Amino acid sequence: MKLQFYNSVTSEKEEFQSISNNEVLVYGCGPTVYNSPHIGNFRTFVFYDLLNRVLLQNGYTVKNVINITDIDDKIIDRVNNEDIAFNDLTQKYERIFLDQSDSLNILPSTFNPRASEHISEMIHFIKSLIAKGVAYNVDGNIFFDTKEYSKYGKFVNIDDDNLSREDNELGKKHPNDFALWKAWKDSDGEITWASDWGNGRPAWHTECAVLGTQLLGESIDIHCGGIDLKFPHHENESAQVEALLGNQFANYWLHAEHLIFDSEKMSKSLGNTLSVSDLLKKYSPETLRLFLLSSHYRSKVSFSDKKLDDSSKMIDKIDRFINNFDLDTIDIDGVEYGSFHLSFLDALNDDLNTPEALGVFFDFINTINKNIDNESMTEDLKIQSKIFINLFNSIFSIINTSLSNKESIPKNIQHLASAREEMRNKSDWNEADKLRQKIESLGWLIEDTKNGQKLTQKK
RNA sequence: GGCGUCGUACCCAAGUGGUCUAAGGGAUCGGUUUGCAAAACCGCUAUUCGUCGGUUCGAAUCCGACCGACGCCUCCA
Repeated sequence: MKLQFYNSVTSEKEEFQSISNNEVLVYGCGPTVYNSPHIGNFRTFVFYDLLNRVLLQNGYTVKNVINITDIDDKIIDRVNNEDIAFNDLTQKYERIFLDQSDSLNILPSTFNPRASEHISEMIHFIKSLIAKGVAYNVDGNIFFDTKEYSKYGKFVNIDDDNLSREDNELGKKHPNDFALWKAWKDSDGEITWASDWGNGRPAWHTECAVLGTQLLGESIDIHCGGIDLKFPHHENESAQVEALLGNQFANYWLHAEHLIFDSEKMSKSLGNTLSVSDLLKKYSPETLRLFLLSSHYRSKVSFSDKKLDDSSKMIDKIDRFINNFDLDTIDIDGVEYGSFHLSFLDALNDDLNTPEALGVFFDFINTINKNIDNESMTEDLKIQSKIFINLFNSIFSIINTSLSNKESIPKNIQHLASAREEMRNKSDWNEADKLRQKIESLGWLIEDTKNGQKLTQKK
């Protein structure tokens, strides 16, 4: 199956056509660095990673941006009301974001630009919009004039009369007009930059518009973000770029649905968030990642501990399956994909259908386990298994390869195990069972297989 | 008020006109195997896809109404 994505602009699945033959340009809206990201934020970031990996799997190279929003009301609030410097605050949370991305096996982006380091480009961009006649100045605030841009409303049916906006502070001409530049006010303190219109700072929608066009170009392949950014953020972002440049900014707009907690979306403003760092105390990064990938990115997902436990069990099952093989000794050079592999890839190419792909992988595991069970494993099936394990992991990236470290069983456990083996040989089941209990109480599980005892560490 | 999404087994979750008497995971119960376990394997657990109508030779899938949940229109992944 050819690669296709659900495009939020058309609300339909569309076959993916890249602008250039091999390189795909992708922009994803990144975190606002004023506190720790929560698991809902990372649902979107893991979705970016999934997209990235599927593009790579399809033979593309990817140039991608995940920006760091370090100019924002909440950041300004914290800096002016707490004893912390701007750079210390933003770089602390930027670091946490990058570290957690890394621990969830998210591949690094090509660029992670900070908004604050591209102010002059933003000023230049706004000046161009004013010159073009689609932006206007009201007391040092610059607004985009939505009535001057006929295509405004690509993501929603806009009807000014039905807007429930209570305010039109600051003197905007039309309710939908939005800020490109915000004039300095007392509460901004020292966080301000000089511009042709006086001191102030760029507004959010302009930050992303400029970072995207500067680092990737005037026309990009894919733009993604959380569903809440669809309107107004992405509407406003693309309106600016398209009004100025006259071309389509992004060909595909992909939006990830929300993580739900207690029947509401998980969000910082609702205060119902679960931080990734807290969850990592209880669950492995692989478990979190699999949880996030085990439902489709466009469906709402309720958070629950039960689901994380289920994910953890899935990983155990996959690990046990992989333990059947000595992967290093299987040579897969020049071998082609079989039908299972192709079904797996088809599922992913069909708008990143990870649940279906996961189902194919488990189907495969089941098939191979049957062969192992009735002793009809062949070299060919081993090869297919290794290929699938590699393929699966290149997308899901949840297999902990350091697991099969057979040397790391502690000496005392090994002694207890061999003592148990002795008792079993003597058919002293009572004594053997006591030793098994002892081993378990020390954190190790013991299984009797055809090839003798097998020890695994409890999780 | 306007715009939109969703409702599949005990739980989670794919499928969106015929291969669906509905994938996969978890859970339960029964079986094979095992000294006993564990793992693995086999079998059972939705003739049914929120409800009611309609279109069609044929619908979980399309259309309509209704019920329920949620999102956006304001910062938000």
